Amino acid sequence: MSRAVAKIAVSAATYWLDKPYDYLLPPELAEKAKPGMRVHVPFSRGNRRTEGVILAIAEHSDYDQPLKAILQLLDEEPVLSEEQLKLAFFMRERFFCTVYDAVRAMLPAGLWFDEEGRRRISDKSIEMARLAIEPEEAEALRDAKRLRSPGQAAILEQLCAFECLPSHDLLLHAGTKRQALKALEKAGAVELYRKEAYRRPQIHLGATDPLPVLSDEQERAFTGIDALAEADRAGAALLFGVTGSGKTSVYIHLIDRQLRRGRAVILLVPEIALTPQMIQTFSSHFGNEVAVLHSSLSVGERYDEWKRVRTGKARVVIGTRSAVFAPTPELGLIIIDEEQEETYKSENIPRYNARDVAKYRCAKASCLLLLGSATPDIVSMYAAQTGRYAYFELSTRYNEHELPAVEIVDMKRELRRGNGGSISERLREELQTNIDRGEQSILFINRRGANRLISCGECGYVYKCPRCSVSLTYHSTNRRLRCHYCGYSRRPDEACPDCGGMLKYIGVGTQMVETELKELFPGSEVLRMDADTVAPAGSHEKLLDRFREEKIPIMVGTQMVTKGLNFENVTLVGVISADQSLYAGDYRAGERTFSLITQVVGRSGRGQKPGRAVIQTYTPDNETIVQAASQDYQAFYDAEIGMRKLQHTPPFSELLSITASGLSEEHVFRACRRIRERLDALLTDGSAEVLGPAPLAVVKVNNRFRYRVMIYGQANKGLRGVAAGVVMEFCRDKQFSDVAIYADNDPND
DNA sequence: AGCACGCCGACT
DNA sequence: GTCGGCGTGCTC
Repeated sequence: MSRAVAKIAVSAATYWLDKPYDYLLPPELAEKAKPGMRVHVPFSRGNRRTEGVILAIAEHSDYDQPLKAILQLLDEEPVLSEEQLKLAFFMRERFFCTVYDAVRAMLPAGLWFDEEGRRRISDKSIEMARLAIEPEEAEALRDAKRLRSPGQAAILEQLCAFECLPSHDLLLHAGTKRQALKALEKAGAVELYRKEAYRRPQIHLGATDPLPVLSDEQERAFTGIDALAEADRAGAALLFGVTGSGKTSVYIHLIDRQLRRGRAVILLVPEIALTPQMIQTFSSHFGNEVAVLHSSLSVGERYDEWKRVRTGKARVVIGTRSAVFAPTPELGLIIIDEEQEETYKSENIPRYNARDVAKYRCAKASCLLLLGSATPDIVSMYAAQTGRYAYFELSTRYNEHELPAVEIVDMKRELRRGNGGSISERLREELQTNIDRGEQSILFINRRGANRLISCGECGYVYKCPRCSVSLTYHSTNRRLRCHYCGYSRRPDEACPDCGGMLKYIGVGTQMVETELKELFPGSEVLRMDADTVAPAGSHEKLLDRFREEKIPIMVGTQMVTKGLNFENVTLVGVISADQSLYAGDYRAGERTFSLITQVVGRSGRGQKPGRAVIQTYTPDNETIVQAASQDYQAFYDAEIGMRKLQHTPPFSELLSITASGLSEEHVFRACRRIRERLDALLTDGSAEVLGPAPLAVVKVNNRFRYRVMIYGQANKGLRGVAAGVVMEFCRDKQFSDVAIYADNDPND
């Protein structure tokens, strides 16, 4: 029989048995079934009901066993296009996941099914009303009805003015009841119909703002980038713009151009909660063309935004990592803002990098990928310098303001002078100056390694997580110790459980700095912004609004105070300790530190008044810190690229990792050694270098030990194929059944 | 990864 | 008898 077989990617298949499976298409489904629709199929010996997606429909199967049949179609129409299915295959090859893992990442949560196969989120629709007769007729009818039924007259009045309205709003405006509307419908004067309603997170009302005026420099960047964007050719460009140089204005003009060409634009941002001001700006220019996609939307909201994008109703998509999958009908441009951020790489399955997905999509759609940053990824800058990416620069700060005057404070000397606190004398003076002048200050605390610990003053005992190889951190909000990796929490003892000595608090945390500040500046309010204080929904914005409106003198916070904030009255920024991120061990540590410090310093002096910054460190001579203090990206890049070349790290090689985990450290280590042996045996031409096994920075999480083998080489199809082959071979080997492994492309940790 | 099948020992 | 332990093999 023709067209009787469907090729299906099955969700129950693990990485090593993932391939298209052939299923019979029952005659009653043969007409309806199309690639991109999801199905239920029986899988494996027990025929357990499994979700799958149709990849293709074929005349016959090459499988020589009897085929099973599809049980049910789950979609009325395809939820994935042919291009998206191709993208899923690309992701399997690039990120070592199954096709279905990739599919899962592409679809919004609202499209998923519960166990009974019912859709969780129903398509919400609202009732609309419009005239079923000519407007002149309606006016006549309105005048005729004025006395006998004022309600109906009022409805007609509204409809003559507005053509169509949601019936709810209509009745509200007309000040009448539903029966009046029903009577008009019955009389054939009004038509009631249903229209899909979208649960929008925020709806833009009113007129849109005119486009921002560009400076000469911005204009040059815009013209250059736009020429590439209009060329209908795949390519990438890097926009290097110092903090406050107005990259956003350039984005706005580029987006406007694409909209005029009938194209959609995806703008990726590292963390949406941290960029409310940016979203606001885009909404004010593009109104309801803007769709916002990110994880803190409700399932319904996300689904609705996804649909608005899919139907072409919203053509400006702003969102975090997963927004790179936005189903835009006519893609014209993808912009990745702050492209060096690590959040673009997913740490969960599928372990994809949004930058790679964006590159792929742009290549397929023949459009431009624009990477924007004040501190570009070394790899991107290298691509720009070697001509693979087009390059544009914005070197003038907005309103021609000077960069903040930056001062490095040596905390070792501070300690010698008897100041054991976390605020140096210099920073204290500057804070005092700002308080006196009525200007505001932001203090940044590096969260990495800067947590508050409890330790015994006598024997040095520290609380460790029983399941992970990390110390527990103290949270004063609930007075408990907590593990940041597995969530384990406990109450601290009265005295050291080991020797009975006195327990004391060590380490710098936002809470401790807050306390210290309150002692130093009695009477001045201090606002704290960290994971604890922004936990309730919307509190992030509320805190920022308070900071702005009540002109609270000092704000202390973690990472989240470094990004996107734009406060005119902030003229001082302090980095409590610049050191922690330098010693993280991976090849990106320097880059991370430079980027972080540059971003924090950039928060200062964004208004009329000049800004200052104070950077506290125990290593004041560290090259990276000095370069960041002088905001000298070029110097940093030159030093870093030299080091990368020596160390054969990206961009001079790419890296793949194979990570093993299990309850027995011994087995995990042996498994890794075995993997290393297999790789060594397969990679004999010297094009790649294998290192390890090495434990991860945190070797034990949730009682599972983690070790890793690294492969440095050109991460092309060949090398990835070897890694994939080794993983699959290992999974089939029952000798290591208690060890789980996965491959990863350029892991973050 | 699941899950069924099958072979073996122990128990109301 | 027959319940359930886990080793083995398969997934259109």
